[in-house]
Amino acid sequence: MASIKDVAAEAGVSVATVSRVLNDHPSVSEDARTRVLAAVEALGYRPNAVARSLRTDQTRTLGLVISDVMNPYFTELARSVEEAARALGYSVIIGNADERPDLQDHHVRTLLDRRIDGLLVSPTDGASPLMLDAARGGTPMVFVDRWIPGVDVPVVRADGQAAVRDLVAHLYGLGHRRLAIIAGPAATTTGSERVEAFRAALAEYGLPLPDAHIGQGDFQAESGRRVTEGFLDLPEPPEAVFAADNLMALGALDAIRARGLRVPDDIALAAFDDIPWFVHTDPPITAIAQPTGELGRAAVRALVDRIEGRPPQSVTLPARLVVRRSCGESAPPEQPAASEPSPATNRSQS
Amino acid sequence: MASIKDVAAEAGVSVATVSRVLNDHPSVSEDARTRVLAAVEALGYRPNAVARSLRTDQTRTLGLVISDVMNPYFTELARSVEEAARALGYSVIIGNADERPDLQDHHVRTLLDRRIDGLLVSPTDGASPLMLDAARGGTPMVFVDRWIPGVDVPVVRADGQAAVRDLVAHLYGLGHRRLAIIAGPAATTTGSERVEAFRAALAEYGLPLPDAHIGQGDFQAESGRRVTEGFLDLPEPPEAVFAADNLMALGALDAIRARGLRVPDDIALAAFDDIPWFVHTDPPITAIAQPTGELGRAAVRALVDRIEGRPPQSVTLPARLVVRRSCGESAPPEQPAASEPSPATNRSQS
DNA sequence: CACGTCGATGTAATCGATTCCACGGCGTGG
DNA sequence: CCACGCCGTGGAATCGATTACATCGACGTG
Repeated sequence: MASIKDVAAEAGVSVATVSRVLNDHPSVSEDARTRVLAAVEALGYRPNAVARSLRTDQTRTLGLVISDVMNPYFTELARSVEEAARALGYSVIIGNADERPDLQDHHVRTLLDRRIDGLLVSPTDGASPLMLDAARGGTPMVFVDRWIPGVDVPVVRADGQAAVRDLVAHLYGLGHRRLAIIAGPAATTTGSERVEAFRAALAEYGLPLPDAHIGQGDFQAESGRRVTEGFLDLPEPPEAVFAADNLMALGALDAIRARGLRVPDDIALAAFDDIPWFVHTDPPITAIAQPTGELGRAAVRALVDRIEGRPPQSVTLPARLVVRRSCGESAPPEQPAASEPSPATNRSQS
Repeated sequence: MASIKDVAAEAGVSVATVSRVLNDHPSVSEDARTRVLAAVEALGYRPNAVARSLRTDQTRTLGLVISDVMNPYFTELARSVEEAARALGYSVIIGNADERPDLQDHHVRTLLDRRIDGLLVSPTDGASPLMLDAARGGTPMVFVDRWIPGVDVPVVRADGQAAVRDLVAHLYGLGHRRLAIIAGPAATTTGSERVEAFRAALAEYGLPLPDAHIGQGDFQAESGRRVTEGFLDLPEPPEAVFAADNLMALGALDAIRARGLRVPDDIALAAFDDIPWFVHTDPPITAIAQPTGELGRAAVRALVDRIEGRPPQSVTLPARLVVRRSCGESAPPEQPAASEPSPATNRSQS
């Protein structure tokens, strides 16, 4: 592959001049510029990003470590992150942690070794020593979706508190009183927050949340199935199940079907994270939708701000309830319910 | 960040010795080795992958350019590719082309600039000049899923011919005679192959495939909706619709529902590419499943073979029909139909 | 005892870019 | 007319590693 030296030789100038042309430095004669450009064209020359990075100490690359690529929520997040980064001239390298702390560490380490300019993380688990080092160690970093408490890193996330309250109101309105939740890992912020929001909302309605109605899942479909089976084995099974992510909702649906029960007639089901497929399940699933695209963009913005020396901002965007049919047929809606996804442009910053 | 020089100073040896320890070169004294290792530990030193790549001319990185990350089929492919690559000590950088040739070129160029060791591509469209250059230009390359005819690059893919024949037999057995297909872009191999396989299978049953029953889609949900609406507007709409990928099937389902029609009572639906969600749609969708994980692994194997100087092999794996309920209730099965996913271990190489 | 061999180590070249600095030529103002 | 400054340019240092080659001491052998 042609190097800058070959171009210099071909154009009859020094490598310094070639470099200047390539980085359009002002002081190059028009004549030299055209000769260099011609040589570049003739040789099909492309600058070696590796060499350039070594010299300039920047790779124009962002790392994104997410908990599970197969989860449509994260896929969409990854996509919007890449899009936003590309618009700013950055590439993105995605690391899939598969909800495994060891894999997460592997990817963080690999990305750091590659000297990425900044790191976007949705931590799978509590803080690993490596992650703490990275956070302190100068690598620009931003948490997205999930975060690690006590670490001084900006966070870009959605707040589901209000939406969870709306959901509980919705369930209550439909007559459901025994509500249960399939929680995510307590070590993740999203895992514990959603339970807390649910508990708080139930309290507002004077409803109990017995321990038997809190199932411990791990954000994967299989755990949703397992937990739901436990719920159904209860002497008095819950009337409604709220899954803390979309995959566990899927597992729950499996378990319910396997018993020959029907949603919502026999049991209601709702999920955190809305995804395109929820429209097509039987029945369509009521869910809490995060403004995923906006989250990705905000995260990139914050990270690039840090990288380029501007003060980064934590951002919290509201999630919202999308009512479908999995909790029961809403009686003739008294007020215009938020049935159709109106884009959530609302945004709060902290 | 600490460099090899710092380590050398700390350990009281030269950089050469440090490098030798790090790459466990035999001729290093036990004493030097322990001192270096201690220094590495003390400084938290990690070798700079950028510098290493520049010198060794290898990045231990594979590029993967896929047509659409949001398509669960490709997400799964990407995941299995990353897994297989990691097992062999390679990282993967994913580029999402979003079915746009310009974006595809952008990613190929970026990856090439980064001097990745090899490139896995599922080409969105016909051959761009850039792609041809890359294929000829020495960068090890393997096509996966889709390929570009006439380019001398190994191909790893699934053959759906037999499965499509099974599908047509299934539909025929259920009494469907007017069959239609939502095709993918003719410029992609998967787009045209699936239509041809379908046409051939219909011919075996003496069934026609009028032009009006071939809708032109683009592998995105929206096109599936549009094409299906066209089918339904026909004076004599088809009795069964076969979507050439999972997203278009989703769009088709939308369109059918929007007319107040029901699957499979009013119209049958089947799809190429099986995905977890198809179990949960209303009704569960009959689909042709590719051995995605195996494809990813085979692709990485082939690419790494090329990179490391072994002769790479093209691989073709069979797809298989997974019958669910979207084409109609199968009458009491005369012969044991392939209803339960038995892992396809069968593999043919060329 | 001298010499060849081998193992451990250091010096320095190298990868492909960027960039500081020096230099020559030319225009301009005093 | 001289000096100063600026512009365009090239030489060379530099980034952080790897590795060919040189060196040096110890040891074995004839």
